[in-house]
Amino acid sequence: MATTLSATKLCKCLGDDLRLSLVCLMDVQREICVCDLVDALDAPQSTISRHLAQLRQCELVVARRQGTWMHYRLNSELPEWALTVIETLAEPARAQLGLRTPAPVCC
Amino acid sequence: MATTLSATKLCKCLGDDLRLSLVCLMDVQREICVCDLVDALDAPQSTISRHLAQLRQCELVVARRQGTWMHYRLNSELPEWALTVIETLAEPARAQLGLRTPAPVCC
DNA sequence: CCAATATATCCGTAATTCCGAATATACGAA
DNA sequence: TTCGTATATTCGGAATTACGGATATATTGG
Repeated sequence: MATTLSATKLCKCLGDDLRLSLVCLMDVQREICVCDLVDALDAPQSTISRHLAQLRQCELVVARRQGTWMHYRLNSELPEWALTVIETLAEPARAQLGLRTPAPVCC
Repeated sequence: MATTLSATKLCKCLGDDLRLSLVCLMDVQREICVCDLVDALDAPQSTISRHLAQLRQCELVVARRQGTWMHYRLNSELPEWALTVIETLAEPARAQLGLRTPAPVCC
């Protein structure tokens, strides 16, 4: 099921406001849990979770369970080029999406 | 109509095999005309043209008419980050899409 | 003006993607 | 086991996007 990451697939993942926001938030915070993501971007929990699943499936992102919480972070083992793209997009994306760096609220 | 380029929009443009191929081809050749694009990627002309229009609309690409031919090239006045993303993706994309550098056939 | 070539646009249809309420699952505490 | 919290998945419908044949437009040459 884990198909290897292609340039197209990476772009598809990042080509959605919500997913790009998720990725950006994980880029500042090294790790962030779903509840923080849910209230940083206001969107229903199921929507956030669905997009996280998609990011996981493309292996852009990895999850770590800690009790009831799930902590997400960027997959640091992505190919160089993918990390470069994410890093390059992070700043303009934050501006575009109006993301304030969220204080670590929960967990 | 020319809305400014956002990170999301860039990714949407590049998140399609055909459009990514077009961009890659323009990245090697500095300029390339539609007929070359049509026979490099085998897809119906209307499809190529439609995707080119989309790239133009996002200002990823600019066109120059020369008689009956249209020459396309990457818009070199894109924001730094956009050019960096394209540059970074070019190589893995060529591998993924199986693009052989095309000889300048026509025009 | 007419024909030929190159490219663009239209338009109906098919495919894909997105949404969010409802529901399911996983875990910790009591 | 049962409850409560955190997160994931399902599912049907809405919205967006892609396709490509047919057609329109633009340009050059005669």
